[in-house]
Amino acid sequence: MQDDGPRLTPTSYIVLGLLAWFGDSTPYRLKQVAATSVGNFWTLQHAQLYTEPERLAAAGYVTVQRERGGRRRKLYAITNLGREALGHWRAEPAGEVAELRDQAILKLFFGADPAALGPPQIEAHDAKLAEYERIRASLPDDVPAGVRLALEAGMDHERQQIAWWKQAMVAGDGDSG
Amino acid sequence: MQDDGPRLTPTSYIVLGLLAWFGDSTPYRLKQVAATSVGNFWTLQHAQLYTEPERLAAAGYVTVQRERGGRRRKLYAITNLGREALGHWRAEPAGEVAELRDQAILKLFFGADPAALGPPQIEAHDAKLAEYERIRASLPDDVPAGVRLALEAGMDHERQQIAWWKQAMVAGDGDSG
DNA sequence: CCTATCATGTAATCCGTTACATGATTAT
DNA sequence: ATAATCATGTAACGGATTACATGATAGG
Repeated sequence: MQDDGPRLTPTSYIVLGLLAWFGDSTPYRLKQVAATSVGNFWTLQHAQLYTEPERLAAAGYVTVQRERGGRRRKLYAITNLGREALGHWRAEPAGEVAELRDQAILKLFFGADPAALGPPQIEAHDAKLAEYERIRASLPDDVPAGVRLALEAGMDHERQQIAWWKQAMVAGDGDSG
Repeated sequence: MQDDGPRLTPTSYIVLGLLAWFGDSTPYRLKQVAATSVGNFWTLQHAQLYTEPERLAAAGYVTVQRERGGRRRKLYAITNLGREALGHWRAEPAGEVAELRDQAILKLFFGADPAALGPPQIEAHDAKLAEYERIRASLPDDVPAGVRLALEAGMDHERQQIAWWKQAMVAGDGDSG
């Protein structure tokens, strides 16, 4: 029954989840696997992948082991406590729904011109969608179902954004109807 | 050409935007107008509406004036510099597209069961959509176009989320075809 | 009058970002 | 060998969240 320490954030669960999934890892490896997986819809600063495991270690959710020779780099491993925490988080319903927090919408809200804002938005969402499509095409068959689902959620979202911006651009000028 | 001071964040522009729109305000008033407008898709902590104007004042984007009598509360007003900054921000295209950063998707990604996660998500998104619909019904005719657009962006997003989760729930168990 | 809630603000903490710094590997 | 890049980490800073605190107003 040790000190809870600071609370677990989404960042914490990403680290725990990656450690559970890919096994013991150094921060650099975490960075690599994050970049090609969860990083597609939830990016982390590389420094976080060094500091967050340290926080988790202090609270007993992971263990550290430092190499003796050479680079003396740190290898992190998830503990039973960590697995438990991950399991609980995964099983609980997500609290509130995520907010949009889209700066482009914020700009619109405060009077930006949709005809000016739209094209770069559409282009960016298109690019993101294309990237998702590439990833999906290269996904091995045995990839966990949730990974594929998350990817498809992203694709669906991008498609919706593209459609919405296209519609918003034309709705702004004519207003016929 | 004075000191730039700290950089302007979305929070800064929300404060500037509200001051430009609703005129000189106390933090509490900002809190109120934020809650019923931009707060629907970008919430702020109430403390931010006390500290952020202070930061902006230090950099010359707003001015403060303290009441002489009674509560001695602070009244903030946007300056020309502030209006200029707001105008530039509004005119520039938004940088990167906003990330999903949806904890529910994160849970899916790490193996949560969509059949368990789905219903509360759908319920929450339904509630949010209903709220948006109520707001839109009560919107005065002369409301700025961007406000209505932002609201509709939110509604469209909620509808997409609802549809996606419904589909994700059934796709998980049968997998027929 | 007392209590609850509204209004107003400051302080402490924590996390995320940015910047700095340096030890290994690889390429030329 | 030297330069460039990869790998690894720490430190400083700033902004957001949380907690604290108190003065006004309204309701009982």
